[in-house]
Amino acid sequence: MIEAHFKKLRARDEISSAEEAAIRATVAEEREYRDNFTVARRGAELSESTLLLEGWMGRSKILSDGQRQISEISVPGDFTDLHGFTLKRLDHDVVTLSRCRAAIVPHDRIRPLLDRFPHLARVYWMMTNMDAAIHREWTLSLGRRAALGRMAHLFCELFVRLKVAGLVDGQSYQCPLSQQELSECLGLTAVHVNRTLQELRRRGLIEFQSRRLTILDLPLLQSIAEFDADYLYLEKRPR
Amino acid sequence: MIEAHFKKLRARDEISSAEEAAIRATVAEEREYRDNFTVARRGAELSESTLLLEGWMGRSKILSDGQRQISEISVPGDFTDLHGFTLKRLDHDVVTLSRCRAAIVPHDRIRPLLDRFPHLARVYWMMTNMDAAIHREWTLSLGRRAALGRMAHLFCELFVRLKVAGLVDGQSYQCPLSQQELSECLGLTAVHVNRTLQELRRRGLIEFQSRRLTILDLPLLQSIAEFDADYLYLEKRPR
DNA sequence: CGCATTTTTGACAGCTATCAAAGACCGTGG
DNA sequence: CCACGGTCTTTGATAGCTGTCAAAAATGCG
Repeated sequence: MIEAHFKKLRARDEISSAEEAAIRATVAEEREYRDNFTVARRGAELSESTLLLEGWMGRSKILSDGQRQISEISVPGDFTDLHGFTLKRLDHDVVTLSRCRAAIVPHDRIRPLLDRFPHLARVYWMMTNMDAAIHREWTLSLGRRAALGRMAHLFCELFVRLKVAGLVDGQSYQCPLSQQELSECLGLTAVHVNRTLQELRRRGLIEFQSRRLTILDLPLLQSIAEFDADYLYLEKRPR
Repeated sequence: MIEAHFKKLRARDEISSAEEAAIRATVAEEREYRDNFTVARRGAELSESTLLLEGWMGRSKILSDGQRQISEISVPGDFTDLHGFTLKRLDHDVVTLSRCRAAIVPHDRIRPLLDRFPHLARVYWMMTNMDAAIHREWTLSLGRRAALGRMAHLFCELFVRLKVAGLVDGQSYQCPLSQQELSECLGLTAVHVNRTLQELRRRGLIEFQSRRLTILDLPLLQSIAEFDADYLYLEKRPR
């Protein structure tokens, strides 16, 4: 499923077959992780990056009273920690939100790759800047959207991102998040997530059962969320 | 005051004098802006970046009902929109939060600079990744910290960032934000910001008058905020 | 000195949190 | 194939943090 990665890149710029081959060659190994596993701990030194192939991961931080906030979700095709290449250590944990499979790319292979293909340096720089754009949209959600719109917005975002990765089936996609985990993304309690979910269902906007989310009325869901996909930069142009 | 920029860079890595000279040579002109001015509008094509020299700017988004959320504050020494170099257009507005002065750096000068100094490419990549790290911490604040801790955290962050830029005077710094603008950073209403500010004052943690913030008890303020500066990456090491 | 903006106050509403417990669901093992 | 234990979802009652609305007081700029 590393194809998801190239779909993601090629949604934003041309990637030559030489570049693709070089990227593929940076993968040192593949690893599998169980659900709810801490892949990288805040503060730890990083010498490799993790390209997610299957499953979902998240970036999370914890406060002293145990409250956890997830600041971004990674889906197949995403690097969960490419920012670690320049930061050297992370300011957050990386955790699995389902069982996962990932390709491991050592930093000492990324460096020569980017030297050889300066274009890829800009493309991957852009990918981390898109992460930041997603963070900004989450900031807007947490700061200004009420629970219903906030949840609707998250479902819209994931729909678009998964579609780019080729992981949307009709109007639905696998969403492995528990309501507890959803609440940690949305800055709510699990109880309130449950009630908000019911309200979205009651209005005929979504279905959500056995870890599969179905969007019944995308235009309405987007309108409630005030969702505009511009922050996902779905334009193919020279970077 | 472009020195603030080099102080910021040199807090994270060595910058040679050749690199410094090359960076200085990329500046095409300087501009001044009045308070509350929109420097760049969401969606607009960018062909230059803005290096803030004096004053504060912010990145903001607006919802249809007029609610505004500021997702990050830029202080002197920061590029407000370096991510525009790879993104080509922005997903947010850039607005002044005071009168400002800035150096304008055309993108067609950045490209050759980074080709000539690949090290600077990594350094500036890192700077945008630090922006993302700040976004993540704001996400944690908005999602999980109550008003008091959230505000305390913002004051701590700005204290550290301004200190790096050489703009802290003892225990105080110029903070041009109105309570309305503070509320737009913190995801609160202006009224509640006012009350929260009073509570911080009542506890003897800060003073805040005539646009100057004084921290009276930094350790306590940090502890209320659960502030840990690790996400600001104040370590000098090869990037 | 005077108007506009910003800060402050008070009363009240409401969204979301808290606490506790019942019901569903699910993978595991017999 | 069914029982079993744990996790996840759902529900109900109540609390409380933060929002809303309106107006007075203070501040600041021209």
